[in-house]
Amino acid sequence: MYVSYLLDKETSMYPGSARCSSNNLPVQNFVSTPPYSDYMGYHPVPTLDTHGQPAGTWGSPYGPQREDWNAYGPGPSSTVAAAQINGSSPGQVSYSSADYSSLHPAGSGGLPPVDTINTQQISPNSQRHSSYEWMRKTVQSTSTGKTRTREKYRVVYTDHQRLELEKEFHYNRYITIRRKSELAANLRLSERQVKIWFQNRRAKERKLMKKKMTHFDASSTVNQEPPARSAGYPSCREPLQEDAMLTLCHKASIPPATQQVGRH
DNA sequence: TTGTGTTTTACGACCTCC
DNA sequence: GGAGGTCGTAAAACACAA
Repeated sequence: MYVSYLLDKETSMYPGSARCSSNNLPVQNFVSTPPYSDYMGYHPVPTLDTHGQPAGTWGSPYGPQREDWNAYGPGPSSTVAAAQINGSSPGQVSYSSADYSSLHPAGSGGLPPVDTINTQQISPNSQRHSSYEWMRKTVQSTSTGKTRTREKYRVVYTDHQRLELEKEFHYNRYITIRRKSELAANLRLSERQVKIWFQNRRAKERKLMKKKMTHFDASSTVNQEPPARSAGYPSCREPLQEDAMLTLCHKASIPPATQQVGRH
């Protein structure tokens, strides 16, 4: 039910654009599409469901992941500038963010240059906008004087990233440190991004539940019981319903063999 | 096309726990 | 003190009606 939330939305959420193309492709195709296949052996699907296993990605070639956003510093970063020079889209910039480069320090791991990555990176927005003024200026917060640089504001996660995050969320609403690290590595996100995504996702869930309860209160009758928690969303540690996961994987064209076995 | 409402990332403030 | 939680919010991205 709720498990298929994202997927239910997807057809309406991503009409046209680059997003749909990935939806129609087997995940393997998606992930093996360059540059992913060249990214230090990044194979999201096979490695994503490593729950309950020793963390295969521990000590991975990703190296220590920087949790801060050091490259937020004022002024355009070299990656953004390169993206602009190369004419790549803002969505592509999302993967050349400070965070991405933090995972892949220049010259390490034999990675291709970021700017070449950008030109091929699958991105939700890769075909949408021709100019981004916000990329050219640092966003100034009016009241505090704090700044938000163009790199921080804001990437749009790909369908695949969101799907995998949703899958994890629907299994566990609170991610473990290990899983966070694995997901971050597999999805090319920072652990901070994964953490914040989960925070936002829980907030969203609470918001929806509140809305649901409000609606229930408005329409409640004498004999009606409030919607059971299980009727809405899985509890914090409640495993994802198997059929729901099957639906999710089916829609994402993930082979059953890669589906959930157990975790944590 | 444009105006508007909603959703999605990302942050800061503050709190709790270890 | 640091990590991670909620809460509130900013602003980009997006959907959609007019």
